Amino acid sequence: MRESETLHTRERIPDRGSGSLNFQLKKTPRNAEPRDEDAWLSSGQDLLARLRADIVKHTFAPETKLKFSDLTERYGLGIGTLREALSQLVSEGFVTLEAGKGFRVAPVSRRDLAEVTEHYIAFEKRALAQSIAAGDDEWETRIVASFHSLSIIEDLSWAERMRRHGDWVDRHRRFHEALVAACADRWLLRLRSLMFYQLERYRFLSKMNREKSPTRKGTEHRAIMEATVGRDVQKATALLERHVRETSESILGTLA
Amino acid sequence: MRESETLHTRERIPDRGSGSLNFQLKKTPRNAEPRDEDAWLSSGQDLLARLRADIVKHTFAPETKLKFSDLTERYGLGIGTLREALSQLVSEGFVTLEAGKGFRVAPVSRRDLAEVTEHYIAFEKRALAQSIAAGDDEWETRIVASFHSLSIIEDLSWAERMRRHGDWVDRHRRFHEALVAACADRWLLRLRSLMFYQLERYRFLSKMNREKSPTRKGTEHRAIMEATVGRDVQKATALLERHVRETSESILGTLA
DNA sequence: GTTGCAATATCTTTCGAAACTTTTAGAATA
DNA sequence: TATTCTAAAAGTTTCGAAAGATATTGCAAC
Repeated sequence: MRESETLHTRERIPDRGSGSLNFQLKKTPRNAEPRDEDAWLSSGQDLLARLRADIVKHTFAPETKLKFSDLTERYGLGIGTLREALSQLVSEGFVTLEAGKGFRVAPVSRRDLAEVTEHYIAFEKRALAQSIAAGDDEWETRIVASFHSLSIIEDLSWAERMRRHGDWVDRHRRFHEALVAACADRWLLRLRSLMFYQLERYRFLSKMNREKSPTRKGTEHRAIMEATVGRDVQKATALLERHVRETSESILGTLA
Repeated sequence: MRESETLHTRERIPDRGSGSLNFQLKKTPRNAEPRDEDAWLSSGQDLLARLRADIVKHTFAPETKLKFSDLTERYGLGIGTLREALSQLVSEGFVTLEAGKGFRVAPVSRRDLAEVTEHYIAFEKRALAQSIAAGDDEWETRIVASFHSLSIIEDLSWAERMRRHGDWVDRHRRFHEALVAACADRWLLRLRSLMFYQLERYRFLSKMNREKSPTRKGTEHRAIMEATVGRDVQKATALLERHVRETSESILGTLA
């Protein structure tokens, strides 16, 4: 018998204080029903989400070199798995790859923000219009629910809001997703989603540089919500456009 | 000295008759100038292109299971490298991934084609308009050149054209790329490119099912080219839209 | 000093095998 | 025959190490 005992034992580091301790759950515990549409994937799949979140949140600043030695330590996963996730982020535009030089966080720029903003507005307006035309009761209900969930945070004091900013980001995304959820155009939703995540990165950038906070956002979201469930396409899309464009313009100021 | 000689020799299978025999070129031979913008990447990067081409060309039919045992044999590359490329194709929408079940070629459908077509038309029209507004002499020249290169094939007899269909595909893509090359919106070009490749897959589908060939395509390309270099935005975009939409509609027929 | 070259160190890329899952096949039971 | 359980087979996912590049350092020559 060989004495190379620990050759490939595949043991996970118990945790790293990263918050989500979902390691060994593969998918569904073999009995639970197929879980609608979610299809929880392998550990490599939630790595993708974690990496993207860390780039969006500026845990890794733009143009930062993403070294495997650092990443394997941070996420407790192997090189191959890391490469796989980074490759997808290249396709999504969050990461760049240069031959033999490795991966870097994609740069940010005023021009890039301007482009992303306009595309996002165009996509979301169309998706919202289609959604309003096709949405049923369930769609309406989900919008009201996600708005309420979001407003709970937006009604808090500034300090509290900052503390729960991670929650705000999630609920903000869910609210906007709920608005367009009844749109039947799968590619439109996909493209919208792509631009949404790109914008989210810029939103974080502004959150970091902005001490003051005008916070008309809560009111704006309510107005969009009301126009949408009121099936007023013109008003809803116009409000949405102004909402997004004004946000981006305020970010443009901080990018200078 | 150990006698485990062939433990990891990384030897490539000389070829496989796949046409492009670019194996050992890493990048630039260490002296040649940095080669503008191309940035020739690792073997994993042209694998991505090869895989995408094989899906577009229906070498792998829609919904085909992509088994690693087959793929490693076909491309002569390791599992990790394959996974990396497939991951990117998931982001591009060419491949689907299900937990523990592996990769499959993404399905096709009339609905998907309709969506892709409309998005592609919208992107290319805008990119073309911007391109016409900003294009310089070099841009014009490249359009004329790529059109001529394309027309050489389109003027051939049907049998000849079928034989050189691979060339046609490349030249057709280059022609359309040349048209929009002067557009400054990087994201617009990126999104356009995404949709172009998706459409290309459907174009192959029709080429396979269509024995007859109306072949008004050559004339249409010439008209688009002339309107574009003539800086007639209205005419060029209108012709382009009709060109793309009619093609897609004829494909819709074969999809039944 | 600084320029050029070689040696070293650091990092990236690729690979195949081990661990793990799903599917298939077969046997046992009703 | 149909159904359920078990075992083997087939396939996927993850990992670390070897091979290959790039960046850094050290040293000499000018």
